[in-house]
Amino acid sequence: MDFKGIEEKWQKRWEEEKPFKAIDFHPTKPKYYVLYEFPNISGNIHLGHLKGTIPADVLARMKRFQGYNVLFPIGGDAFGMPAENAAIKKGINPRDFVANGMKTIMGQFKKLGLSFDFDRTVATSDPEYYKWTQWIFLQLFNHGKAYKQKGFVNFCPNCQTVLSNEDSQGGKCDRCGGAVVQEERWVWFLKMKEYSEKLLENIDRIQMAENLKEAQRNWIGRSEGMQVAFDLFEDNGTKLGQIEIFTTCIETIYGITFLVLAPEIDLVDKYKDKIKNLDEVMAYRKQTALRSEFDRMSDLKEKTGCKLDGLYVVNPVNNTKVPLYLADFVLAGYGTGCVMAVPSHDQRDYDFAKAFNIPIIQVIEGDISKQAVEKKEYLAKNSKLMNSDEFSGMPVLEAKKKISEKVIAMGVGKKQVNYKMQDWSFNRQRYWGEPFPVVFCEHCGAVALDEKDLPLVLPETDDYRPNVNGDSALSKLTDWVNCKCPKCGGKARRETDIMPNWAGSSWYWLRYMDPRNDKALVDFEKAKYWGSVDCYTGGTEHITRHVLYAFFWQNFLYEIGAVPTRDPFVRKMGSGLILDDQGKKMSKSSTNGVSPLEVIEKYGVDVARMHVHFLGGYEDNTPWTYEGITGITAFLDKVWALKDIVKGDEVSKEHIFELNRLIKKITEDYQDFKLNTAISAFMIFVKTDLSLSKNLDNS
RNA sequence: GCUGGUGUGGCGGAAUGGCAGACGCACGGGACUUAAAAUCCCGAGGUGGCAACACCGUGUGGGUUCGACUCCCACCACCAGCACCA
Repeated sequence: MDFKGIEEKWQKRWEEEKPFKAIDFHPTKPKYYVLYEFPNISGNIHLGHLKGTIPADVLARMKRFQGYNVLFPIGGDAFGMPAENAAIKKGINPRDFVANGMKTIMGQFKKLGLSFDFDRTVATSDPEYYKWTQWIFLQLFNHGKAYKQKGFVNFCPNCQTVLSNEDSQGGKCDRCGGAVVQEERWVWFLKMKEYSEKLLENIDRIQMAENLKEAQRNWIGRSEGMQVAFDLFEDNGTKLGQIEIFTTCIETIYGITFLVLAPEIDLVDKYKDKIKNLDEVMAYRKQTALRSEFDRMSDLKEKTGCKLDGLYVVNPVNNTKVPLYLADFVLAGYGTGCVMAVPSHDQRDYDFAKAFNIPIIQVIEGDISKQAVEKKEYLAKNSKLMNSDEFSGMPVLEAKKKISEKVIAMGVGKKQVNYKMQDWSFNRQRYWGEPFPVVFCEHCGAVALDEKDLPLVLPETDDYRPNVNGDSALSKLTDWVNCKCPKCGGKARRETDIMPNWAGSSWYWLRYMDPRNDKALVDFEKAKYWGSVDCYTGGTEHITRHVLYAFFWQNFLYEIGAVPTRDPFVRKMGSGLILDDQGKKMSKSSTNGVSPLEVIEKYGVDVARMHVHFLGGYEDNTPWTYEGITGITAFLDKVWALKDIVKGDEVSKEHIFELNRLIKKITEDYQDFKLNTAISAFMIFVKTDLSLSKNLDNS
């Protein structure tokens, strides 16, 4: 079979006739929106794209046959490290790098026979696109959802940039894999935490694999408990104020023997003159700030800390004096940054109490001689309380409720929900990204640019390296940095950091609905017509972060009336990986790294497309192998041969029956992304069809 | 440690309460060929048997059911995500 001739013929026709063009406001056909996660513009396509794009393409093609007006767009995630690294290492202008990269990748996607509507292509680094990324930031700023604050943040010394929690999971830089340290810097934050409940609702509504949903819920980390205020005293008995703690185990409140505060807590600064061992305290603070998150994690069992001499609090339920400690196992960013320590029923507190010789009071039955009896155990057994005044002898489930009521009635506690997720740290000290549309004026402070001044174009330079002090390359361009305040006309400086790579990808599905609009990020009526993405496909690598950011921005845009829907996606499919012969993710550095282009060259694109998906299900990781590819080739040869065997007037009832059986099967399988069983159904059909045709010949 | 998932021939994998192993690869036998490749036909989970057939068989152990890869309980292994979150 002359697959090259066939591919050329059809790809040329698709180029000329544009049969995959999506029509805005189609008068008769219902809409269907299929989205493939746009590729990062770096080099060539890889097998992951072959695995990821094909089922989306198959679905888009089927929906067109079923009479839908299908939007199946593509673009490029073009800001970020690959272009910037090429600029720094090879002196290539990032604009040229991206322009070439877009051309290459789109050309290769065409070779894959993908039925994208290439007329709607966008790249996040085009000013016509990032004008609207900046516009969204402007809205966030003007609605009080963006703020700049000095704080301890994740910093990668290697990449010279601040990282969000999402980008530094496990204490490692998501970009370079190096250790991340805590550094105090000015950081832009987006108020994502505020959206926790809404994001949880988005997660409930979307159709997505359970493990992915669970990963997102864990990331948000909702936790119900109580916030309790403790009166704070100096050693001589003078009341100084209050300290609030957050706990999910109010039932253990009679077992408190100390309080632990995060080392960064501002209380230390406030009562400096009351703390007797200030030198020791400050030294401990310094020590923990220097330790990277990775170090903190590597010695989980080793508890370090430092007593705050000169201060104490009083337990409101039994009026006992409770000492205060600083320890780095308490995180400043979660809850109130202070915890009540009950060593008898929390293993961390237990370890800390042993290390610092603090007494342990047991308040729930069980054996605490070797380790704490934790909540999982005592709740399961509904053990009885002890040493807890009027609650002693009460089963813990009941006591939890009664003690909550008491604390609330005393006016020292309230119910509280906390989230692990923090606000999104939103600036990077790099060059190749969206400039912030904000200036800092000597009189007016942070001032947003006017909408009409967008886009704020990223200035040209040939020096892409960060500044020596860790500021971005933009900070070196003084002509650009120094400007006038749009409010008062006085002297002002531009923000020299850029937005993270995630910015451009947090709203791009909206732009495809109306990619050339220069009046709005998307026309409201068009957004209404295309609605939510019906099926969104792509890798699982960054899925937790990407989808949560997407939910956040779409919620915000919905609330300010910019888009008509709260949910960006109806359904999200996460593609599995193609593994190499070691069972590891296949990458360019793998010894046997295979390019889809060489498979296409040798076997033809249809064989390549089918083979990858005959290997296994869409969401499964599948090891790559050339073994079995001959079966697909042989099958397609048989299909090709059918054109000379089966003629129109030779179709029997049996043929029709088999055909309908096939259509039913593949319609279901395509919806479910089960291309392996769909291909198998085709094979069975062709085999049956051939033998039916032979019977016709014989009769 | 926590959460979610997975576990089926030599291999990739089908089957979600009803004949386990569809489909494909690799393998064995045959046809065509001087020969090979390609193609076509046949075979094939394991054990025993010339054979009909019998027994065993979906990570391990138990249970529910007329019937379990499938549902329930416990355990083991692997994969992924999170991880001192109070």
